[in-house]
Amino acid sequence: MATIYDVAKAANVSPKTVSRVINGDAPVGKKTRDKVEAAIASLGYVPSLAARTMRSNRSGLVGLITGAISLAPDSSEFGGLPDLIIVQRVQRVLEDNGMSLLISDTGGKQERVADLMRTFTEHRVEGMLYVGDYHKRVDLPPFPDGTKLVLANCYDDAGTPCVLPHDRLCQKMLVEALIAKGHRRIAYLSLSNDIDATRLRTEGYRDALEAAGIAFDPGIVIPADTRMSDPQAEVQLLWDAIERIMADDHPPTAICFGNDRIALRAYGILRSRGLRVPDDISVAGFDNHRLIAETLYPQLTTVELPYAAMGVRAAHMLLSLIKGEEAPSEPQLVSGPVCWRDSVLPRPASVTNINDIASLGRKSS
Amino acid sequence: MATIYDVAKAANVSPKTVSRVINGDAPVGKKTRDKVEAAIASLGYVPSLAARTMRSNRSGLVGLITGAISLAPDSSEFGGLPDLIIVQRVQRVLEDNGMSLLISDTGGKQERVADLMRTFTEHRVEGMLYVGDYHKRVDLPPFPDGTKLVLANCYDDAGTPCVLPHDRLCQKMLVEALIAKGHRRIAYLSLSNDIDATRLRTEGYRDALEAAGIAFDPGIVIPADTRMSDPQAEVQLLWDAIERIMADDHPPTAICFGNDRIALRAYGILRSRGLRVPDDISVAGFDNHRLIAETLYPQLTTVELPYAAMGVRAAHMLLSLIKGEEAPSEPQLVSGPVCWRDSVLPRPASVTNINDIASLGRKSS
DNA sequence: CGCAAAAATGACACCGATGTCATAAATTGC
DNA sequence: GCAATTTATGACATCGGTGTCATTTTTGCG
Repeated sequence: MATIYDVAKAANVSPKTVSRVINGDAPVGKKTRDKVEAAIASLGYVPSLAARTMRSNRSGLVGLITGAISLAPDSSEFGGLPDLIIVQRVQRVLEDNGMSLLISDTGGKQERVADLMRTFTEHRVEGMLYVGDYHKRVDLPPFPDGTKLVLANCYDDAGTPCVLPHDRLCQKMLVEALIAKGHRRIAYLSLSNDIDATRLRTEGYRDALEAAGIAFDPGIVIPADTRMSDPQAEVQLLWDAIERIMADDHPPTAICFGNDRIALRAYGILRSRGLRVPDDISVAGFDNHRLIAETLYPQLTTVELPYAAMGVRAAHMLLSLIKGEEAPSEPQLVSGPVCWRDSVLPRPASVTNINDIASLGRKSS
Repeated sequence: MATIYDVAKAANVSPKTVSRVINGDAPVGKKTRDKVEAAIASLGYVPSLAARTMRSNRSGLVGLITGAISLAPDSSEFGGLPDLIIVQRVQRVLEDNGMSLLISDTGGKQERVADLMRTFTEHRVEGMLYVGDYHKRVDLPPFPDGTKLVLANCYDDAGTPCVLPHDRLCQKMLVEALIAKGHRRIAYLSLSNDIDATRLRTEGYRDALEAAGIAFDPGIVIPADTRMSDPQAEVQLLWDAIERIMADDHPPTAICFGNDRIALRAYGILRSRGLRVPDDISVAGFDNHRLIAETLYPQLTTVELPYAAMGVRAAHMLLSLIKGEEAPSEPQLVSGPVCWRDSVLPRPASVTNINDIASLGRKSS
């Protein structure tokens, strides 16, 4: 690979002059510049960032750690994909700012994080990002002061700067939208109770009810997802939950599901029970996982979990840190829009539960 | 950041001795080694790969370019996600071999590839990978001889080493599996006709029919996907295709869909037509996109598009190239297993089309 | 025309590792 | 007990750029 000395020799100038042509730090005479540029082109010279890094102490690198493809190392996995959207966005923003992105994966083994961070340090990255596969608390290994680190989709106890989805607000907006369409009896089949998102989203659900003066009924708020990977058990759990809320004295006219995947599963279950979506029951998801939401028939109304926006925000935060600016000490909450599609039907205010609909249906037929 | 000189001073030895302790090139006296290690630990010294790179001309970096999130730059996108599985696998393999991965995204703009490759060259990557977002031909910008490059999920006319999914074999295995369960009238609602995968998979479909002595009937082989992003139009197209094959004189007992996403959409459509899956009609997908296949109710029988395996294979090929070994001149075809789930029902040999089933149903009731 | 200021260029050291070679210290053999 | 090895350590140059400062050339202007 040609070096700056080769170019200098070919153009009959000093290496420093070549450097000046490349970086434009100081004026270079036109004839000289032409000679140098010709030499660069003919040798196919590309400067070495390693050498530049040594002098300038700026590597132009940022390291990113994900925990993505975690539990099933030997198969194509779906669990961690959303966080890859964050990765993509981070990459895009960094590239626009002239930085390159190194990525590493823990493969689900938290204890590897320290090694990965060390490798990044060897590469003298100017900053690091840690991306959680879902909204959660993480325990990072100790790292030296002055390490520029931003967490995305996760947070820690040490107050490391982080970007989080605004689960509470997202869920609130979604439920508000349902209420605005006339729904007043809205069930919530949530994710597992032991994750942060469930608590936050349930708060959002209650916020929306409260704002509309609707009483909260814990009887129609049920976790319908475990974090086990057994699809059979998941189906059973969801089936039972649906059974329970539909057997209620006042069955809901709409159901919010913990995420689009559960909503997808519910479509099949509801249909097997003879309930049409959205004619008999309205359905909403969470995530705006477009692969599901746009492909389902009918298309799924949901709220966007703002992975892309989080990626952008996290990248910008890190760039600020690198520039030496102060990081916000509070988690940065990012929310996404409600995505209105076809799985929710407006209800007249008089309809308060599914039995009313059924009777309406009988009258009109 | 501490340097090897700082460590040397702290331990009262020469920098070269520190280097020996770190790399174990040459024997170092026990007492000296202890001193050095203590100094390293207390200073938190981490060697600089940039400096090492300069001497050794080995950066320990590999660059990877994807075209992933291509068409919809401002929203969370689903199109390109599968190729991220390839990226993950590549990363894992490289890391196991002591290399770090730089990633870049074209953002769908093919013309940016040249820039990205240049940036990689500046970082003195030891090799590069280009990952296609689906099986397709690509046009790469010219790059210098000796560039170590492997294509994954795509190929070019220049014969650059590449790893491709064995679409033909995968589809053949899937259809063979259906035939083995007694299906003899199998429709194929494929992807768009203008992509390579469709041609190859159709060949696989015909291979399987031929091996079983079943005549190929072009009347039940219909493209049911465009590459437009309008979900409405996609639904319409699929609806029409299903309409057509079910109106056939001999409606199929099973349908293969071009991918799991289309199968997902078809579940809804089939149900709206009063057809139960799998009781009335068997369904198979393609991709083993587990998010869909395992979540659908009933779970979807499909064949795995071996993204993970392709990632592993591509990474190993690149490592061989870097070691100076010769690359295979033929595309490396990788196939995945049939994933048997609940969407296909065995048929007795006497049942040749859906009308027979319906009559059986009447007799037994 | 002559001199100061500006522009253009080069010499040299340095960033932080490691390869080469030399030298000092410890060990072995007779 | 002394030469011959072997082991342990250090001095120095080098990788490919760039910062600093010096030097040469050009330009501007009275």
